[in-house]
Amino acid sequence: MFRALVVEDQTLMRLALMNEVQASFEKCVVLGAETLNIATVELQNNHFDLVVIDPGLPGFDPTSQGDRVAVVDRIIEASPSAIHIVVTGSDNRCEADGFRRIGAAAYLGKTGLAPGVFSDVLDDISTKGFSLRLSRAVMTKPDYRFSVLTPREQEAIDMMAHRAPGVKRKEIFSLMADRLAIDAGSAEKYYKQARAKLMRQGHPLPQGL
Amino acid sequence: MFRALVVEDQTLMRLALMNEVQASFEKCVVLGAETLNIATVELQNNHFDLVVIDPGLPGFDPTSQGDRVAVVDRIIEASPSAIHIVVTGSDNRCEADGFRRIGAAAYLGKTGLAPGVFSDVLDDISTKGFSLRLSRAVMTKPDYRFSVLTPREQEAIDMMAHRAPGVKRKEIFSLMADRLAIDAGSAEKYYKQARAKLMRQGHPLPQGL
DNA sequence: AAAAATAGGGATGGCACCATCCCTTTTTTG
DNA sequence: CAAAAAAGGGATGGTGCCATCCCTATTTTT
Repeated sequence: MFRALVVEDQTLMRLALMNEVQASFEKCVVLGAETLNIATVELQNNHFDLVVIDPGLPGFDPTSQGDRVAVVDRIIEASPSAIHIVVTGSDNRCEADGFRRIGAAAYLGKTGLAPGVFSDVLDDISTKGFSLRLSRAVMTKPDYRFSVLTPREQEAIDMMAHRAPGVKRKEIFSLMADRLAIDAGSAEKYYKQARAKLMRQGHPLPQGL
Repeated sequence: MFRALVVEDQTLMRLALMNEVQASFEKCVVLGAETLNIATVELQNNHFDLVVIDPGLPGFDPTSQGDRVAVVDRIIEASPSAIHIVVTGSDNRCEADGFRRIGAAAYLGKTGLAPGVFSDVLDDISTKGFSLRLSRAVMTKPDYRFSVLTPREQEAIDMMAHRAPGVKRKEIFSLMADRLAIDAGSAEKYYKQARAKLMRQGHPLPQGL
């Protein structure tokens, strides 16, 4: 059974990261720790295959490079056999090198760390040994979220809204089919159903229909 | 139709906040913006009832108090009729006062901002006019997340694991029944089912069974 | 004009989860 | 001891979502 630990003080972020880890492993147990103390206790009593760490924890100075390194170093030494992934909001290449030197397998900026990226990061680690993803804002349009839509329908609208100019809808349906491992016809159906729902309720549709 | 906008650069946090907003309103549309530019465009073209803002956006100095205030101020002026909620990782009472003065209805630290808190914040706003929730680490035990459990079962395990010493399980079942608006017997059933699943797979159970 | 893409539906079975009610045995508590 | 709490399980119907296959107009492209 795959075991992972997420050390992050921001609750919503911690839960989101735990979700990402769960989504990357078929069957697993994921523990979430708000503080280094809680994490330390768990690391002493249990074995972990993966540890995700945000170095900006309560009780430490987030601007002090020494504090940040100390947190990660302490965790790595407490779980030498695990894969260690550092996640931070204030990321830079210099710090990434530092963490890599002390044994981290990945360094991720929180901006741009989207659902699904985690799996790619794990791929990077197993093929190249290290994964670096620095923050950068790339969105040009907002995300839309409609409470009337089912997850599948929402996804269909999302992908269609981000369609590059000139790309045919059919291509999006194929892409969606690939990503969700479903039939392209089904993807088309979800999109049409979603669109119909929004129209029926008089919603202003996102650009690109 | 209730319309909300979440301005936050960290993708997972933005999506989580959008979820929280959705959970607080029966039927709604929630937009997510990664940058102030995207947000500004939307604020110009649409009306919003609620705007959630993280002042630490790309392109601005997160340590500059002036930059942080400028971001929030610009958004408030662009949507004077909306409710404005400021969410930040580096929160302090002083900044909270500052944002309150320029018209924010709530100031929330990311640490301790858990699922469900958002609804309480909205209650605070409508009753007291302002809601202040500063960050503080309160967990003493880690959270457990098992991929084999359904959401309901996971919830049951969660609540039982955080049971205060001396509290009877029956009381937890009642509490769970209240929170999920279900029967106490059903809550008990979920807990037992979850427990059985974990035992069957040989999982080390969290403290408190 | 022919072909492809798009819009707009209807009907289907499967399945996971929700929620409830029922039952027995063992352990703990007053 | 008696009563309550807890452990452990079986059976049930409902519901929403997933996924598929089918159909017909209309529009756009080639």
